[in-house]
Amino acid sequence: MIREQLLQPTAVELAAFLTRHTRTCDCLIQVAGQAEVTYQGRAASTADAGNYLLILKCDGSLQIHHPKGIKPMNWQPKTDRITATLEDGMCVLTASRTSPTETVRVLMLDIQLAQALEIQEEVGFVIAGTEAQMQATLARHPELIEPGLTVLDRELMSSVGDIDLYAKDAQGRYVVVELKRAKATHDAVHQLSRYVDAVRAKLPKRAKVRGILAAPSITTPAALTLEGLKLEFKEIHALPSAQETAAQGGLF
Amino acid sequence: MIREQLLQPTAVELAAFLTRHTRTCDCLIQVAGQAEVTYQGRAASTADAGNYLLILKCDGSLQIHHPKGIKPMNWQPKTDRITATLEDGMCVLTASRTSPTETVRVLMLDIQLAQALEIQEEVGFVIAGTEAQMQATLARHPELIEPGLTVLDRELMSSVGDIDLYAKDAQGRYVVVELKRAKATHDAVHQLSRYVDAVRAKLPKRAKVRGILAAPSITTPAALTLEGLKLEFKEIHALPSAQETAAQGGLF
DNA sequence: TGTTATATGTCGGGG
DNA sequence: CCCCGACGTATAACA
Repeated sequence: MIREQLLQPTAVELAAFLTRHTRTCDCLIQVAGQAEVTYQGRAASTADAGNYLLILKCDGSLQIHHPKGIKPMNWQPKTDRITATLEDGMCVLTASRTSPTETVRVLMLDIQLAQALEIQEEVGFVIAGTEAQMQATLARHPELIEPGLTVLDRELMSSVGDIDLYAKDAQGRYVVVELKRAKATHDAVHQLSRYVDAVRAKLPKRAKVRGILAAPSITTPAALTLEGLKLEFKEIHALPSAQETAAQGGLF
Repeated sequence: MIREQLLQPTAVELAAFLTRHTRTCDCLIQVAGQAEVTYQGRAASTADAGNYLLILKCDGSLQIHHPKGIKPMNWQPKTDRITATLEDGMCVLTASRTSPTETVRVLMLDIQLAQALEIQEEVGFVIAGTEAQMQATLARHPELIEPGLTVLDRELMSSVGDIDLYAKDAQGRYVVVELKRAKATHDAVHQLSRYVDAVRAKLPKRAKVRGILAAPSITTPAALTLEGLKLEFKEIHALPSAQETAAQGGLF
């Protein structure tokens, strides 16, 4: 699994290593050591010389990690062109892409480690509790939102965006449902509000349109705004707990 | 910089290595090899046995990378508790946190490499082109938005959210400015719209209130909605290009 | 701690 | 390619 490992490579060795592997592009490459990083594109940044960990994946994505946090200090998603060159006797890695136009430049000052790992195969990964699954479940079992509800459409395109669920209630009123897999905020309320407005505008004037925000919970300010707009909230969880599943007769 | 490195460690060696380093917590730890990963928390996921790269940072954050993309396949930001244990003769890494309650569990099947790197010091990092900087620049030079504009407030709190810039134009009309560092979408238009409404509601009825969306560009549908709402768009870039800076007399 | 807003967000889907 | 919205978004600021 370790294809190649260099300890304290010289600039020339490192450049050769990087060029070789970025060409074949069949390994995950890592470089650790002192470097200086600049970025120019959607924004512009510079990082002082320090110890960083670089990761260069097969798909051409680059990330440079500092000691804290999930997010890399600098990065570049799926780069068009990655080149390793020698400048003034030092190895420089440049990762550029167009659309948007941006470049990350890494000046390798004192590299301790460079390695190529065989991490290629994509492997099965499944996730439960996404909004898409919530939507599928509710489309099959709209009674979880409210008895008597009939789903007319999913992902209905309106002029202002896609409506998660479009339905009719027991009394024939149209219902716009906005789903959130996590706690609903102000944002979700306004999203729902503008969908409801769009639907009302399209329907005959006397048609009644309800708006329901379905989420596991809602922030207090958002709940107040929701109330003010005469919209409704319905508690729905993305991941049913064991007891909920039992109570619902195993609908999920 | 390489504090310690193990090649093809046994489960016992690996568990000891992880326990030792997670306790001292002064290194960035990497583990590469075949593993199985499950997550349970805000959602639930499982990843089949495959080759992955684990990174465990000093701050207790964990990320597990697959061969593609910037984002890790699984992760855990700033974990409360990380433990390495032996289960049925295999090393298992568990990273849990509360708030939200979630756990990542890594079953180490066939580990090729474990290493501890000294990447500790935080180092200088500066970035240009953030929205905050945009706001500061425009607050000092409101004429970049429009001649005769006077800024009354920054980050003004309204009932529906914070208004980026609140100003008065040459004719004494109030102006609500919404900033976006990147292309403005529908969302920004509606945000601006509801800010303008909130301001209008607070002012005497005959007071004129304008709304300006300041961004480097805007999507076509958003521009149409904006026009329909009688709101305005002003092209403002987060990162002034060299020529723009010259044209503006070096205001930035 | 809860809520809000930003991000070089990233990523995937649909027209 | 543009547009849109979800994401286990992460992360910092602020009440």
